[in-house]
Amino acid sequence: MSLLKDKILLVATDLFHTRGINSTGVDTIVAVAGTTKMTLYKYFNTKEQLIIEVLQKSQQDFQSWLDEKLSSNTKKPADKIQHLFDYIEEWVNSSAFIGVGFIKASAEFPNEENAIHKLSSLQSREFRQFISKLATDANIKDADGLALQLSLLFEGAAQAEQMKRGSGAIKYAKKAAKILIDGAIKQP
Amino acid sequence: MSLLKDKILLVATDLFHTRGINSTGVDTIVAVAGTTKMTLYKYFNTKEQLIIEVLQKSQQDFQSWLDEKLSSNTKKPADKIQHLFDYIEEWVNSSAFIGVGFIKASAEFPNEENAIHKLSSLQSREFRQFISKLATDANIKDADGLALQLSLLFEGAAQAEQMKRGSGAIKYAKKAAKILIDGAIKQP
DNA sequence: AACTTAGTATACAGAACTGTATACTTTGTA
DNA sequence: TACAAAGTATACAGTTCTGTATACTAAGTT
Repeated sequence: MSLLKDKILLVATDLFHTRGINSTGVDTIVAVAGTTKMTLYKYFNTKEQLIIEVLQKSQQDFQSWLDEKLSSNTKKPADKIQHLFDYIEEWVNSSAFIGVGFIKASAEFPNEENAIHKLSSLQSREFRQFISKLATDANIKDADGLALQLSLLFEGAAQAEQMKRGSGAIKYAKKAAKILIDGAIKQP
Repeated sequence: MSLLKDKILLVATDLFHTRGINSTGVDTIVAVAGTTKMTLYKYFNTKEQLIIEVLQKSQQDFQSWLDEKLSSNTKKPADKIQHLFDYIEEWVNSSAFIGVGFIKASAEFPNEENAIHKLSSLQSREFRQFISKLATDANIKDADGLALQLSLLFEGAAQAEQMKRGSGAIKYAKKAAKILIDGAIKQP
């Protein structure tokens, strides 16, 4: 993979989050990335394709980071869900945090037939399934139900923290998650 | 207030939600509303002003509907927070539900200096304060904390339901809300 | 030395978008 | 009947946006 392609992806990710996707033109992206439109369109057929790759890379990076944290710091599978929001908090509070791509993308592309909307929807579903697996490993009965609840807290907190940094949203989301997880574990 | 102004506001609200704000041109709005740009710009100085009035009206309508439900169906102030998510569920499941304006607007206008972003941020804060008052009336100690948690569930569920209707998000948000409220009430 | 690959520079076609200017029509009112 | 208010019809100025065409440069490879 070319250095310039990576640079374009990096710059586009940042601009999409700070200015919005539809409000960011390819001219701005290439200017900030220090290249030209010809090069951008060599790597990405359309702006839509660029948006899709930005979303995929963002989610992959987050998921990889989270997997690594969970597998290296928490050995027992049943304990992993207990620490999920610790790592989410760490991620949200890090200076690198700029928001959750699929949340914003689904707001900017609400049409369900749109390829970007479909991808956002898929990523949201996949993340929920990931949490559900953690819940299943912890012997939680209604794993899907708890996963849905935790994903609501996650998405809500990410949105709130990005709307106003230091709002304390993630701290209270973590507390709520603990209550919900403890409650789900005590079920027969 | 003119009938046409109302019609424009109604059409714009719908189009903004179904196609996105930035993706909806004023030409489309006037075409669907059955009028002309001259009339639109007679009532709204700029497109930004139209967006702002759409957001204000949407939030006002929701808040009025909710106030009415709470005051007519639940007499004791201490019980109101118990039924909050019943009405939110009713609202989300109604055919009129098309999403929460300030969530989408803050995603499309992420710049904190932007007037639309500022309004979205204010509306989110005001709704949280409204929940906090219900929590205070119910003699809950950390009313602000609970209000923040419930608002995360609300915003997460509204987002999820609008991403995919019938996802069950609101049903599980309601269950989670009940657990959090009951837990908060039992605090000394 | 000839060739390929990656990238630059620049201009531009074509569409879409916001906002305005101008002239006309309809309708209620003094 | 004269006038004012509300709205229509239409054209267009000016900008911005995506995507492409053309010609050039630089560097490594065979």
